[in-house]
Amino acid sequence: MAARYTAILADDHDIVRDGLRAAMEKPGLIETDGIQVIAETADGFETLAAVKLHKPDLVVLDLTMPLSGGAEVLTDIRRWCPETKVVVYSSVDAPGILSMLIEAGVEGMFHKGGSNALLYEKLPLILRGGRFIAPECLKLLEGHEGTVELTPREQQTLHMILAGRTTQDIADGLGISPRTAEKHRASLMTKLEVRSVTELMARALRDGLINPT
Amino acid sequence: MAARYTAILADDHDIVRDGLRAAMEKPGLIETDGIQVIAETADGFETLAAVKLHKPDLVVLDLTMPLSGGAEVLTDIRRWCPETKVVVYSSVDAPGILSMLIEAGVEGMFHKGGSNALLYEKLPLILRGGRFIAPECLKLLEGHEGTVELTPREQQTLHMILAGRTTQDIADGLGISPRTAEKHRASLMTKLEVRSVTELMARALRDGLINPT
DNA sequence: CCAAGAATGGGTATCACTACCCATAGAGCG
DNA sequence: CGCTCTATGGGTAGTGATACCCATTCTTGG
Repeated sequence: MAARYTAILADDHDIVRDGLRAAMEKPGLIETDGIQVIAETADGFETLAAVKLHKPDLVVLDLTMPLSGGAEVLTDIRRWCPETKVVVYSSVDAPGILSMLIEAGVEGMFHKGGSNALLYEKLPLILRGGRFIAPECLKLLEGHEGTVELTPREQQTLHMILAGRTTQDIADGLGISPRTAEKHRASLMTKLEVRSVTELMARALRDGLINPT
Repeated sequence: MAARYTAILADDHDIVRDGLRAAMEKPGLIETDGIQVIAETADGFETLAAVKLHKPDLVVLDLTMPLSGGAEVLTDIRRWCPETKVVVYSSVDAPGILSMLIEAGVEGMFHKGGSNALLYEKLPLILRGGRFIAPECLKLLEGHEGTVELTPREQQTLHMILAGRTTQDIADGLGISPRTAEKHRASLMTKLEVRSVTELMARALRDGLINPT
C-alpha cells in the first residue's frame, strides 16, 4: 500500500533527519500508511531545488541552515509550489523571526525543545489543510510588539553595525556621507527604542531582528 | 546478553535523543551488544544528577541546553565521576567554546552538521580509552589564537557590556568607580585586539567568548 | 622577601556617538 | 496636486568612549 502523502525533510543535522524520517515512514504513527520521504536536504538552496522538482505535500523546515535558511526559503517555497504545506521545526527562540514566519503564513510551527509527540500528533491535521502553532512558540510571541518595519537602508545599516563597523565605515560601504549613515542609525535607534549602539546590538541579538547566520 | 557499556544522553531536543538512543541500542551498529542508555536528560542540572546516580561509561553532551550547559557541565562531570567518558555532540561553531572543551580534556567532539556515521564509527574507540575530535571541529579550531585569559572582573564586565549596559551602569552593578569599569573595559579591548565596544560585541558574538544562553 | 599581576582610582585630551535643529529631491498614493 | 515617506545632507552642543599618563593595595608564586 502506498503512502498518501510525500514530504521533504530540510535540516542540516543528520540525526534530526534520521529521527524524522523514521517517524514519518513508520505506519500508524503519524499516518496509517506512513508518509513517504522523497528527499532530504541540508541547506536552503537544496531545499528549494527539491521542492521545485518533487512538489511535495509537506516540507519540514529547519531555520538555521547554511546558505540561506529562514523566512526567505518559506516565501520561495510559496512562490514555486503554493500547495505545499510548510512546517517549521527548529530551535529558534527569537520572536522577531517567528513572527515573520507567522506573517508569511506558515502552516505549522514546532520547537525542537518541546515535545515531538505533539508534532507527530498535529501533522495529519496540517496535511489536511489545518494550521497549528505549538504553545511554546506562542509563548515566545506573546508580549512581542508588532514587527518593527525597517527600510532597506536601515536594514543594511543594522547589518553593518552588528558586524562592528563604525559610522565612517558604514558611510564608505554604502557610498553615502557619514551624516546620512548617522541618520539611518538614529532612525534605527528610535524605532527600536534604544539609546546607544551597544543597547541596539544587545536588543538585536536578544530579539533576533536579523539572521545571525 | 547484556550491553557492555552504559550511556547518558544529554540534549534538550527530543528528536536528537530519540535518534541517538536508537543508534546506541541497536546491536551491531556501534557495539555488537548495543549500548545501554540508562538515562536521558535535557539540561545541565539533570545531567549532573544522572551522572552522580548512574556513573555511566559515556555521556553524550549537547552544549546549548537550558540552565547551564557547556564547559562547566564537563568539569562537574569530571569532578564527580572521572571515569566517565564525555563526548560533545552539538552544533556550536564558536572556537572559543570548543577550545575550552579541548583544554578541559573532552574525550570526543562531533558536530551535528557533520556526518553522524563518523560518531558511530568512533564511539567504540572512545569507550576503550581513545580520543577523537571530528575534522569539522578541528577546522573551526585552526587559526584560532590561544584562548585569551580573562580575569574574573573582566568576565563580569564583558557580560554586562554584552547586555548593553553603559560604563556607569557597570560601575554601579559591580560597586566600583566608573574609572575602574573603564579600565576593565580597556583591558578587555586590548586583550581582544578591538578598538571599540561595537567591535568587542561583534567579536564576542562571532567567536563565542561567552555563552549567549 | 621580592616580583608580577589583579584590582582599585585619578588626570587629560581626542574622537565617536547622540540629540536636537534644519533643508532638498524623488517615489507612491488618494 | 498635495501629502507622506525614504534617502540624502548639514549645523551644533552635549555626553560617552578611547588612549595615553599616573598612583596604591592586595594576593600569589618563585
